[in-house]
Amino acid sequence: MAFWLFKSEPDSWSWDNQKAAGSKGTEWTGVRNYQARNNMRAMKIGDKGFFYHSNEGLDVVGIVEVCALAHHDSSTEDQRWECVDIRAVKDVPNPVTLKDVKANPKLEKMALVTSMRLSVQPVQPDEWKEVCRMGGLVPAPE
DNA sequence: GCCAACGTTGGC
DNA sequence: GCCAACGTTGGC
Repeated sequence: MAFWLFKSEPDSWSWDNQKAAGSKGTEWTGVRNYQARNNMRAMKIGDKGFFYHSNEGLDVVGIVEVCALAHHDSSTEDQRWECVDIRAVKDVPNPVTLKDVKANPKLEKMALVTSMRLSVQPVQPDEWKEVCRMGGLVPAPE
């Protein structure tokens, strides 16, 4: 079981959109970055992730689960790009802001801080627990 | 809206 | 294979 973080601009795809997509989930299309793609290739069914709002909100607002392994991204003809499917699992009761993350010494190595522009990131188990704790999710979902 | 960071492209 | 130009991301 691994943990991840998915960034999305709420203007184009928000947490509400993700929840509305239901338990079938949706393709996480549009990633055009090799590192992010490779992270998706490494995902397994049942892996959990944070849903993060970038540009607006700047906070972790939800928990998602990988429900399909990496496959070709249907939003492009380019065979290089792949994506997984994810579905909403639950809300984070108290959204954890980027500011909160930056202010927490335990999270200073988090990719959200160190690799600001990476849109699909790995999350370490201890970071997962800490962000869940801050968000009011105790115990942390696994 | 600005701009820094950084990934990608393309000429050489 | 280098590196300048360019485009995009994303915090502020």
